[in-house]
Order: sequence, then C-alpha cells, then structure tokens
Amino acid sequence: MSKTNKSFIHVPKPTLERLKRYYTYFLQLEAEYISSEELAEKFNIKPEQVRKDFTYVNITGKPKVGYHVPSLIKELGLLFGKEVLENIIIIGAGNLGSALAKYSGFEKLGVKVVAIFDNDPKKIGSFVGELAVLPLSAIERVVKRFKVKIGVICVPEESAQEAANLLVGVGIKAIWNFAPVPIDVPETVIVENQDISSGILTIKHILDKK
Amino acid sequence: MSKTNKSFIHVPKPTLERLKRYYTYFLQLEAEYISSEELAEKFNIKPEQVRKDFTYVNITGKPKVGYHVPSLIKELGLLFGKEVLENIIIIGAGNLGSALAKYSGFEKLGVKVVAIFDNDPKKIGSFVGELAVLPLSAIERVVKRFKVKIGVICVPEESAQEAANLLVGVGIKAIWNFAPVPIDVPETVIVENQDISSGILTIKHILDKK
DNA sequence: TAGATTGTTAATCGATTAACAATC
DNA sequence: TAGATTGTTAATCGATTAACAATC
Repeated sequence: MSKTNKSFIHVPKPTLERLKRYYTYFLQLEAEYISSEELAEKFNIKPEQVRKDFTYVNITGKPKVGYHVPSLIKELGLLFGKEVLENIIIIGAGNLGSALAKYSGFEKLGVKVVAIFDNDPKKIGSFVGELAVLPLSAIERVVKRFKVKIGVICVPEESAQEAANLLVGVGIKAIWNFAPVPIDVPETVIVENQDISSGILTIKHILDKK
Repeated sequence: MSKTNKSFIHVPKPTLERLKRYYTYFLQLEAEYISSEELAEKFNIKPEQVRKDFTYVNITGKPKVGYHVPSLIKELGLLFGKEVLENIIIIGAGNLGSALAKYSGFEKLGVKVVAIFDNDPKKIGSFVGELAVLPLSAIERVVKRFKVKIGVICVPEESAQEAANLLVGVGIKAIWNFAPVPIDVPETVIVENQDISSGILTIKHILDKK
C-alpha cells in the first residue's frame, strides 16, 4: 500500500469545507470541463484558492481547458469515502429525522439509512418512507446486524445527551448531532454538530449591520 | 447614537461561528456563571480563545468567578439581532420545510415563520403546524403584508434557482438556502447556504483515515 | 493578602493571495 | 508560436495561542 496516496495527507478544515461544496456541485453539473476561474466565480472565491484546494487531491487540470469534471467527482468521491458504503441509523422520527430518512442525496455520498428509531409508542410501527419506526430497544440488534458506525441524533435538545449515551453504549463510532446542544462523549467517538438553525443568526447579524 | 457600540466592529467569521454556538448553548444553560475554562472544555477549544471571542462583544467577566450567563445571553442576543423580530417565509412544504416551520427554537432567536408555500396543488390548503400551505402566487402579498426580508429555500435542488428568482423578484433581502446547490442572485442579496447533508462527508472522511 | 480567573499584548501558526513559471 | 490556464513558491494576511499583567 503506497504512502504517496494523497488522500492521507492532512487537508485543512476550510479546504475540506470547500471541497465538500465543490463535490455536491459537481454531482449535478453537466459540463465536461470547468476552469478554476468559473468555479471560483460560482462560489465567490479566488481562482488561486480553487487551484490550491485541488493540490490536496490527486487532480491535475489542463492548461487552456480546465479540470475534467468526472475526474474531479471520482477523486473527491475517494476523499469522502464514497466507495465505502456506510449504513447509518437515525434516532428520532420527528420532522427532521423523517426528512433525513427520506433524503435522496445520501446515495451519491455513499450513505444508506438502514433504520429510524423513536421512543413514542404512537410512532413505533408507523412508516417513514420505506422504513418502519423501531423502538429504541432494537438499536443494538440493528447496529450489529448492519455494522452501523454512524448514528444521527434528531431528538429534542433535552433528550440529546440520552440519545448520545445510547449510541455510545452500543459501540457507535461517530455521531452526527442535529440537536442544537453540545453532547458529551468519550473522546474516541467522533462528533459532528449540525445545528440547522444557526445560519439564521448569520443572516440577522448581516442584515442588522447594513 | 454612539459609534463606540462594539457590535459595529468587524467580527471574524470563525469567531462569529463560535459565538453562535455559545449563544444557543447559554439559552438552555441553567448556571448563573461560567468560566472561560468550563466553556472551552465544553466546546473542545482553548480558554484563551473564549476570552478573545468575548472581546468582540460588550462583555466583561469577573476574575475568580467567570462570566455572568444572563449578561452573555443579553449581549449575544444584541449581536444577533434578537431584539429585532424578523418574519420569514419558507418555500417548499416537504419534510424539511415542514420541520423548519414547526421548529420551536426560532422564537429565542428573534425569528418567526409567517407562511409556508408550495406549488403542489395537493399540499396547498393543508396544514403544517398552525400554518396553511399557500400557493406561490401568494408570496408577493405575504412579503408586503408582513415586511418579510428573509426567504428560506426548502425545495429540491432542481427548483432551487427558480425559487431564488421568485424571492429576488418580490424584493427579499436575504435567502437561507437549504438546497445543496449554489444559487445565483444579485450581489445585493445575502445568501446563507445551509447544506444539511454536508456534515456526513466530514464524518466519512475522518472514519476513513482512522 | 493570596489565588484564581480575566483581559490584552506579542509571538506563532496556518490559510489566503500574489506573482510568475510551467505547460498544453 | 502565442495565449490561456494550471501549478507552485513566496509574501501577506488573519486567527490562534502563549505569556503575563490586571483585578476581583
């Protein structure tokens, strides 16, 4: 196994964030080639930055032509582990949990939702898309059976820590936390917080200062 | 009006992001005081950074005691324009749009959802929480009536640009875009992209490199 | 007073941008 | 070949961290 594989070098966080946005953009782009200039304009950044970003993946462009979009998709797919399908489970079958369970874009990202759980007896057994809502007691079995490493927390903030404990208890490796509170987990567990409401504060802040 | 008001000085983007997370955390915190050390531990950062962040708002702590949580909430509320209530509208009454329409945390952030729209005749007239789903033709009227400055895009990615055009057309000032594609708008319009699926790529990337 | 914690300056670190050589 | 665009190095800019004085 060659250690020259570029995907193992450290990618700075801001660069990784941009690469993610390029990636989702490329996935629905029809053009065959794109130049750093075009891409930069689309995202309101400098073309130098685009080229610098691409130095972190095994991508080379052609002078006078630009970058080959299918190659970009392939390399970025490798970077984000598209080729490894991850089964994920969702805790909380409210609106947000249901929205995620039905989200059609996961396939392109190498992710599959295999189960959704709730503790509300009225919800258990009902369907969210093609998935039946399962009781929390079934988590351990599902995690083992589908080799689930990633758990998604979509419960109200007051239950977030409890849900996290449950996930840690069954040996989950990473938590994608949609509750707008930090959760305490052992430091071996990866936590990615995704507070969907936070963007509105940025907007209000900018509107305010205008 | 005093120009010494600190909220008019420039706050670096990373600092603003952290301040948002502190703010949502404080809103549900019961303690009266918190030290930079405690807060730093909660968010896995350095206490120096917490103190530096607070220099961007009118906040002073007490040596040996820490920072007064209600004061933090008050000052951060000012920074994020909590005192100015913004009426917002949601385009798209799918799962995500509905989840946002019912989200109970907006009140604390000085935001109110006044209407939700869809172009699907089957959805128009049905209820999402207390709001009736309205046809797109009603947008202009609602925007004028409720002085709406912020529009939220919760439509599938292929309709995102169309929704953006519609919002720009009725004079919206800022767009909160939940579709995972960049949208083109005049540069006078503020766009905040909130791709809810992007966090999973970070997780996969980290899991992969382990 | 002693000790803990804040507040601020200066040093370091890391990311962005400018400049320009390489290349198709 | 000339021209456009990439790729890379060096300079700049900005954010984080260390150090320590101020203060309750």
